[in-house]
Amino acid sequence: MRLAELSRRSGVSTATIKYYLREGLLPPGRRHNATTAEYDEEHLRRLRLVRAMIQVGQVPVAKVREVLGHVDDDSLGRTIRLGAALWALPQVPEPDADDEHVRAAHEEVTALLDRLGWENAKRLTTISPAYRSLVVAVAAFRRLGYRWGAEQLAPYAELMHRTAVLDLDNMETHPSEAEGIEFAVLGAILNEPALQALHRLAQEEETARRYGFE
Amino acid sequence: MRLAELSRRSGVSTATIKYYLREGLLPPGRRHNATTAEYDEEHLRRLRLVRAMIQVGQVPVAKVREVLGHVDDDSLGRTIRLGAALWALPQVPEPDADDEHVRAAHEEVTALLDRLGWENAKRLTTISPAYRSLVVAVAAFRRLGYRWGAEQLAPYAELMHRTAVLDLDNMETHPSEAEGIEFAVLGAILNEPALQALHRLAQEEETARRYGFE
DNA sequence: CCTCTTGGACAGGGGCACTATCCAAACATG
DNA sequence: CATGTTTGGATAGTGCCCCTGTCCAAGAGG
Repeated sequence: MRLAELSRRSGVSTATIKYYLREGLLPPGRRHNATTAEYDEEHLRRLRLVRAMIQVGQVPVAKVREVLGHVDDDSLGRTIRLGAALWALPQVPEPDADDEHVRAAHEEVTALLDRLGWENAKRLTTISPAYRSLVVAVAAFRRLGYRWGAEQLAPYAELMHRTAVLDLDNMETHPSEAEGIEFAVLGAILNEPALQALHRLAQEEETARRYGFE
Repeated sequence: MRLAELSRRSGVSTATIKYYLREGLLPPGRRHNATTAEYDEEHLRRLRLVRAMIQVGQVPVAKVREVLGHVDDDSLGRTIRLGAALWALPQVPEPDADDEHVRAAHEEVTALLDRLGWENAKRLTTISPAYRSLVVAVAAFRRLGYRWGAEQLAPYAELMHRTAVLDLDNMETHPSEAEGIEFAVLGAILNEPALQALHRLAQEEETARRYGFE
């Protein structure tokens, strides 16, 4: 299949596909000569994955490239590859360590991990982007004068842990390594918006149950 | 307090504060004369809220203005105000109704709502942005060839419903109307990143429990 | 009195995700 | 075989967003 057909079957304009090729999100096609290159089903699949990451997952192009690099890196084991791919993602701006709210948030979050017995996560506090994101969010709450710490977060964390168990159970139903990794990355990137949407829908449902539509 | 002090106490540059004033995210100060305006604690609070929305919540400036407009609209009741504020948020591009995957996703999601007995949410399917987001995410999964529908989503939805119950319980502990609304908006905007971070931390914890760090 | 600060206006910058244009080399078609 | 179309590649430009820098004259402060 040539560029035009790849464009037609994916619904992505040729200009955008060229842009992705340039940016290295898509491997180049098999070149025949100066003006012809051949693409296959794998390109189509990759293109759809890229689109899903960018449009549904709102992942910036540079991050997509990074994540795909890890997904494709055959030299790593499954767990590492997955971790590397996922850690390339979120990137909240580094919190200001001098800020008192940030310090307080650090304490709250480590207290939370202790309380939950998340021993493994505790070992990652210095490097995990997720930990950092959590600290930033808690600090923002505190800055606005709301108490929002271990006590309030613990029940949420409990529910999120069950969600994670579901995630991994689902992942284990995809035996092939490459597909498993891709599915896991998709899980992180597409399932999170889906979860968020479910959360908001549930809020709407519960609000209506409690207060009606008014 | 004048501009410089507002800047110092919030950590936001005067240039940026001027920008927010121009954009209507911050009400103007009480003018004394051509070169002096007075700001108060309410401005500081609002400024911190705006920053939290933009930096932690990644909400675009235009949306912040819209959301704040609803938060400040005294003519609406609490539930409506909250709904209006939250619905101003998400920004998933409208799915292509002609796409077969989108149609299938619609069916899956309504099947899910039936299965869960979310009668109120079902009445909102045509207008709720959350519903739309969910459809888009499910469609993206299907486009990539993964079965991801009512059956897989139901246990997640169950957990998200419990999360929503926590949210509303928390909100009810904030009796004042204005504060309650603000807290709810914050809940949607800051708590979602926090939840997402907890989710990822939980994934890391659970992955390590199952497979170790390797 | 003289310097500094203030609020307001407006231009500019940098990042991002495309998008439009141009080109010469191949196809494709009558 | 002539002629119009399509191809991949390169490059410049667009539109949006979130600021940031500079200038200004009126007023505050010591």
